[in-house]
Amino acid sequence: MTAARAEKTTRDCTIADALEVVGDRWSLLVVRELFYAERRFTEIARNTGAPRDILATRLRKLAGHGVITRERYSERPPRYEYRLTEAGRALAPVLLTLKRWGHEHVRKGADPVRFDHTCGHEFVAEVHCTACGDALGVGDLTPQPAGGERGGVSPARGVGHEAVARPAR
Amino acid sequence: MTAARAEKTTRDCTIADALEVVGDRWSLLVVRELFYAERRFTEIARNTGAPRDILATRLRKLAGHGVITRERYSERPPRYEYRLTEAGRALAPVLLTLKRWGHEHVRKGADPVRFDHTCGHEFVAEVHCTACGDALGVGDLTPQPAGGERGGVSPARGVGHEAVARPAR
DNA sequence: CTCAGTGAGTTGGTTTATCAAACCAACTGC
DNA sequence: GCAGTTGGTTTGATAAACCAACTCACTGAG
Repeated sequence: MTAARAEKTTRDCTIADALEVVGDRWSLLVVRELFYAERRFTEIARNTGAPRDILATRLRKLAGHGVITRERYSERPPRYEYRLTEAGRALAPVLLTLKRWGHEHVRKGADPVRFDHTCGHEFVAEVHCTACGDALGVGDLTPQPAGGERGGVSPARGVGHEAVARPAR
Repeated sequence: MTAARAEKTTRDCTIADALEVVGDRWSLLVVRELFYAERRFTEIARNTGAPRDILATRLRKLAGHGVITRERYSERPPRYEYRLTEAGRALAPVLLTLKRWGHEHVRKGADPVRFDHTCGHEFVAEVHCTACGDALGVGDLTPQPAGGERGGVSPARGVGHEAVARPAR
């Protein structure tokens, strides 16, 4: 069950690592509920729509990966409540980015849930470069082989047309 | 198959909408490959590790949702190549945010794939507020009921402890 | 021309996961 | 002391994932 991914030549990639943990149908919805400060099993089950047995499995998996904690608040009918860890809270940018994409490209109508930023306006997520602070634009990135080992993007081919990077224009 | 989600009282949410499209084990990896300008079935299968039949299914599903296009480049052995649409390209921020999380909270070692930004530094994704341009901090958000309809976060309880929002400190 | 090889899937059969509904065990209110 | 709630686990049925083998057309070597 430990999901031994890289068998032969799959791309070695931290996106795949992340998806190993939260890349199923329910996990990110569970994290969303914990963001809304829901802590109880039944509430999470209702709000996500996840079947109860699967939810139990996912909660244990997420706890195992350090995304949430299972704190026992009752002995001997062993009962737990769930909270985000630091790692779980760090998923906020992922959820907010996904929320924006879902709003703009899946649902076309009004977004039923909105957040207000401390600046007073509605919060809409935008990805910036940590180094220079600029917003990410189309073709602003060029992949680096990075290690010299395999796993990177082959520099000869690939990347350059409508991919992430746009070398010249 | 059309996944009639909201049966009773699940939270109405564009995150769930997004996950309906890309919330399975392989779809985001497929999109990642298309970002790397891979267009061929066999390459995508190899680099993601997805079984070929499932990959065929996913490619059709993603095309159906307008995330990718299937362009026929050969008649009569009908063969297609795949490209991202505008909506698919808009997933770049999601992938980059997920990549950062995977790097920082799942894998602890060096990231095998890196991107350089036009500013000259390695690109690390950071989520900002579109309105004011500031980077998102802990407790910067407060949920709004937004419609007046159901689906929002109940304002009385929830949200306020270690959730997204932090009303006071 | 034949024949091995490749690319892009499809098909068949098996394992695994998902799901809904029922069940359970302890507590809670009355 | 009994109906109701909470937080699950168990039970089968159904659907999906998975793997291996196969097809179909083409490509290049000999």
